Amino acid sequence: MITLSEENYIKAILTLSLKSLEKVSTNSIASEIGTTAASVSDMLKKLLEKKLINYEKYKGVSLTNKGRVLATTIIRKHRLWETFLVDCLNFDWSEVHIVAEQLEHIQSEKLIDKLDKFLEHPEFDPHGEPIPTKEGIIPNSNTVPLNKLNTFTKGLVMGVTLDEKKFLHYLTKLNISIGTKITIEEKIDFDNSLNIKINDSFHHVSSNVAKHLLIKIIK
Amino acid sequence: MITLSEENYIKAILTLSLKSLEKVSTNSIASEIGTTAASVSDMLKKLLEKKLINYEKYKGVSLTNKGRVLATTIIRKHRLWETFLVDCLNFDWSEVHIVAEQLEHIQSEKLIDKLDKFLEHPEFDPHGEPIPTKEGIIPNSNTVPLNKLNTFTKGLVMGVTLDEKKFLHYLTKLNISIGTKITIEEKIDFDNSLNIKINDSFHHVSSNVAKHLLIKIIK
DNA sequence: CCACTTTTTTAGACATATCTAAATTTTATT
DNA sequence: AATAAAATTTAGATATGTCTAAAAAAGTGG
Repeated sequence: MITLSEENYIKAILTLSLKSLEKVSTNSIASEIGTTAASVSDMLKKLLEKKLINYEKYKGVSLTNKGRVLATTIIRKHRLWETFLVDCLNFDWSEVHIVAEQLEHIQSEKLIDKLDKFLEHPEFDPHGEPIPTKEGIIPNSNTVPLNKLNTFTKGLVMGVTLDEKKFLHYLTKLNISIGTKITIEEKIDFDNSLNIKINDSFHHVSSNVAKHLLIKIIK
Repeated sequence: MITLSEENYIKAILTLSLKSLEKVSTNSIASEIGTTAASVSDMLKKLLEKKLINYEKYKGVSLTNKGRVLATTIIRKHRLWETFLVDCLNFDWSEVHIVAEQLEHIQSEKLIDKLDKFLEHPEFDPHGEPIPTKEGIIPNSNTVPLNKLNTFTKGLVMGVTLDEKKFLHYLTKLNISIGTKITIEEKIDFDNSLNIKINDSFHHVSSNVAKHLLIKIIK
């Protein structure tokens, strides 16, 4: 049996693994989960025991295939539930995260298969993130973070990589949602902030906002 | 904060309270939940602390108003989720219980309000049981268990009071579902079993089956 | 009303998951 | 290479929820 807590750790390790090619550190897991390094160390032993991770003391962590499949399944569940909450129950995209964090732990393969079918096999969740397949593959969405774009490049917002209420509210205020057209007008070297055009009106955004917006370049 | 375990105890206490007017005993809770009397004793102290129950050592348990509202909320959630699983996801009524037992613990009032609306405010769950209101009232379904009916009385199956896979499968085999018409043909004194007519075909059922079928009498 | 049975509670353990503080290992710096 | 700094692990505590076995209270029948 895999506990709720173990699932959260495995999910965090996958999230961190996708951000870089290096092994995941104890501290990074602690800050991702919001706990202490000591607790992480304890848990890593259990996850090793269950063959969900590769782990050597002081040497960092990676997921085994078993762990990777489990983690993508949890992300699949999370994103399918978010889709259900927004598309069927008319939740706002900024409020679904906390509820989906609970729903992603419901244990029933049949439930997820049937939910997927009910939603007509969606490819992307309400934040534009791809929904992993039943087989554990995370489709590549072929996008670039806004802060990596060159001046005068145009693109469409395809997704966000931060699922936080304040952030999503701010985007709504800026009139940014999935599909919004954005042009880079100016890059400010000093703090890496950007002047951008959103649907013909001009705005200034920080680099911290830009790096969490996934853009598909258009000509 | 109320834990998952506490919710299960509170729910069990309501279920038992509805079966008789007496205070609920430690042993009955233990057998309802599938644990030991010792564990129940431990938990009762915590529930008392949280003012969810009235409890005096060796004297049995009843719910406070706070506890009763919590318990009916959980049952409301359970029955709404069962309705969703059967009506939207095409689950069989015999398999929804285990999944709903998990879903009933999801914490979000908004979620339940929206689910209720999405399902168009259903009054009964797939087993024919009434869905408690948001205010914590369990509507009376105005039915009688089959074993209390007199010979030659006719009625419609309005619900079942046992949510167990084997039982529900047996009912399906007998062609009994919500709305099925049943006539009492003969009551056998020896073991309180019954000969009944189900949609024009004759069957024999034990008293144990009969007592879990809720019937609305028709002329 | 007294012994016997049943029910309930307490005592003492154990497993999970967390924490702080201390110890250890790795890494970076001079 | 030695030492300082940072990262990681271990040790020891705490809280929850469970268990078995033993003690205590309540109920029951002669």
